[in-house]
Amino acid sequence: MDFPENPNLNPNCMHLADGDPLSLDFELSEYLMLDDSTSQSLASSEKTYHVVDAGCGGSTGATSRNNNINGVMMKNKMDIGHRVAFRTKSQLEIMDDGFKWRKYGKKAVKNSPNPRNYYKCSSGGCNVKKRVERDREDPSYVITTYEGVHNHESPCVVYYNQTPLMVPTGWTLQASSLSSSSS
DNA sequence: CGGCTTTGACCTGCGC
DNA sequence: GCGCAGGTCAAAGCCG
Repeated sequence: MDFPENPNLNPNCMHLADGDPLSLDFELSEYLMLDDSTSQSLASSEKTYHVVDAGCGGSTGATSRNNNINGVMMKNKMDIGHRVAFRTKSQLEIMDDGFKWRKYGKKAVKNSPNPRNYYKCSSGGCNVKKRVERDREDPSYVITTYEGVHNHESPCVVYYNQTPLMVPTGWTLQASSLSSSSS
């Protein structure tokens, strides 16, 4: 992969503490939630989305425990057994949600000039998958589809008010106010 | 040396 | 039944 070298553009380094992911040239534009029928539509490139207002909180079956994608906290809405997709405006295809993913496939899809990438959660025993592809209508958007639910906590969630300087690449910061409410 | 990415081949499901 | 498209596997190569 040949992504820009600029660490500020690396979602791995995204800091929620900044309070504005948009400043990092990343825009969580829409949460797209798919039930069986719509996910099937997505899979067949007939993109019919259930667009969920980001303000209402989307969800990720993949991250239902922490609901933290690129530092954006979300509330539970869907969980086990559902597929969740969302579209983000980003130069980068890698949507680091705090979990560690291993790429296992890449496939050119019909009706799209952009290949689709397939990832699995690299944690042992976790069968969550995600697909990443660029929007064929607007290549500046990335469509990420999660499938399944993590059976483990995110290895990359830290509390920046506790460890403000110990944030290795690949760790996603979580607001302390939100994390404290979970205890 | 271990882990990850790449990439071609193979498998499976679906539509015609 | 056949062909196509999507999804997965696995070997090879690369990088830290």
